Amino acid sequence: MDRQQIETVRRFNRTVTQRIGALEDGYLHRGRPLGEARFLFEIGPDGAEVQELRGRLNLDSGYASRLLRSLERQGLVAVGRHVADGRRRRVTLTETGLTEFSAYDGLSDELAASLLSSLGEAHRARLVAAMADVERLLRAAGIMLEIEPSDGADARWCLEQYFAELAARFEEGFDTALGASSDEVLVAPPDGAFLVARLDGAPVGCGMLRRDGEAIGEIKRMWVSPSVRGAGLAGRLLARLEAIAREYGWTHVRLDTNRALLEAQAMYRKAGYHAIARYNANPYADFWFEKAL
Amino acid sequence: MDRQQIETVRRFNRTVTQRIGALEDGYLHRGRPLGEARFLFEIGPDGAEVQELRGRLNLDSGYASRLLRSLERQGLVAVGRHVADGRRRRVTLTETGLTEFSAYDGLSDELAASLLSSLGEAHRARLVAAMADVERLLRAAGIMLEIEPSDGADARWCLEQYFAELAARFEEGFDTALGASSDEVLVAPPDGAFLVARLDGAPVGCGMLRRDGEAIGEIKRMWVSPSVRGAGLAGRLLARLEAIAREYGWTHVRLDTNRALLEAQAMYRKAGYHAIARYNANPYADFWFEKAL
DNA sequence: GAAATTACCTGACTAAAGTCAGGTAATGGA
DNA sequence: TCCATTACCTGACTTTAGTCAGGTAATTTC
Repeated sequence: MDRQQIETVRRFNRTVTQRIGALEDGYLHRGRPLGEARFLFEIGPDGAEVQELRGRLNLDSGYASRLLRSLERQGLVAVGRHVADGRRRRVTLTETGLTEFSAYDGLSDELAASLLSSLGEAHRARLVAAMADVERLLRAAGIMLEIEPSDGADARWCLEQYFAELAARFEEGFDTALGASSDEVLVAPPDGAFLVARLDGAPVGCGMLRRDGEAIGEIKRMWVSPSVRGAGLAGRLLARLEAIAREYGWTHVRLDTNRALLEAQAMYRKAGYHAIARYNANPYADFWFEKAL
Repeated sequence: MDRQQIETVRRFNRTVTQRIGALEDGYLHRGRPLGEARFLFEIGPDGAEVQELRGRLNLDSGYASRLLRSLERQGLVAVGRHVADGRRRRVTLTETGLTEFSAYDGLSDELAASLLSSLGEAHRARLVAAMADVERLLRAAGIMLEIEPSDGADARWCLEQYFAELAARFEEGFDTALGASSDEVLVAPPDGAFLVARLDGAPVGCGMLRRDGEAIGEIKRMWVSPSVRGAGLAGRLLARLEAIAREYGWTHVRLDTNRALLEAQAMYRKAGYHAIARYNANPYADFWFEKAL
């Protein structure tokens, strides 16, 4: 990695933690210890499960319990049973707790506004745009790809999203029975692989490779969640699937796509794919691409 | 302020503190309490004065002293007298301390690299560029402008930088005796004002307004430190000086500039100034501008 | 040259953050 | 049905962070 890039990132880290940290110290306490304040804020107006909060804030179970007890004593939260599982507990904010939450919410707004306040309009817009970029790409950088069974819960969830999107975008609609033949449902090494992309544990994309001839692979089911689009995840999935095909010793990968998926076509071309003749009977395919590995 | 902008800033704060914070926790401890680690890192290979460290890390003097003692016990730092002032103390890293510092330095690099590692080259470059933007503009947003005596230490320091830069940039060089007539040395309300721009207490720019006729002000000595250029500070200084002139009830402001200062000319035009005829005898002036308030 | 100020130090605190071992009740798999 | 696991709780800690009141020696101010 470039030395200059690393310097920039380090300067960024330094400046940002300094500036934002200083402001947060000034603002977000409201006389309460930081731990309690964060816990309260994290519960949010919709409530949350203790387990979830512990995970999000990375707390020891004893510590979390104590924080909860303290907030309860202050009359800010109410703890109830989980509907389905009697061991788990659901925390919700009381009336008072909601008021406190709103106060924190307002302070967060003020904090954000104060960061921008001294800049002129043009520079403010630039800062906000750059922040949006950083945020999006930083999230993207946290996405991990992993090979998983294609019938796992998250894999199936991704496929559902994928098919729903096809149905919405194809002019002709999309019928799973026609477009997703059952012989593809289970792919596994060494005849293919199903990749799931996760951000903080939650699936945000997928892609699949399956053998389609002696030394040829087919790439299918490439899907990227709208929440992380525009940050290169599709490219990463594609590159990883190609790498896997290469490991298997395959010489080519090919894929088909629908005319409605314009960005996808552009991406395939950019990744070195070229158009070939129809090689399958997929009724939804309008274009066919291939790449030598 | 725009609701959307505030949302973006809040999302940015959240994502950044989460991602970077999580990584820093993982990395930057080396088994040591965070306070000690930060203190050690802040001392740096060149050493530092205790006072300075206390200021930078915002520590209570007792606390700082204790941290210092602890690092000393661990054989990481040596504390010596200040050359000129026997009350102050200078801290330097020992051999061992330097090794530790390098370890932290290396970890910081790794941390930065790990942020980028999973992105492709193009997106990585975009992230780094956006980070540089955020960093620059966030620093700029922390700059405060204040009216100060034009013979104060920081004001004089700024002017020195300003004159040195003129000398370097003017084709014909710059002679303070010719270019900076002594009658301008002291400006104060209600006949003018000297603005100093500070970032974290350190001066990074200046600008001056002085009466030059019944209801006319002249703007002079606009200087912005190279460390904060490109973030709109000059525009802010100019706008503030105009606002002051308006408060005084003046109707016009004017200024002169040298042909070598191209960005300055562009900025004046953008701020609504138009060229007028020569109005003074400044031997270094090539253009004269005016703006009605 | 005395008095005030400054830079740092020490001891005695407190509050907050975090850890650990051992509980109880609910749940789920063999 | 029993036994392991899970989700949470409690009590008894330790560590870290931070504050405060008073010191001492060097320096500055009047």
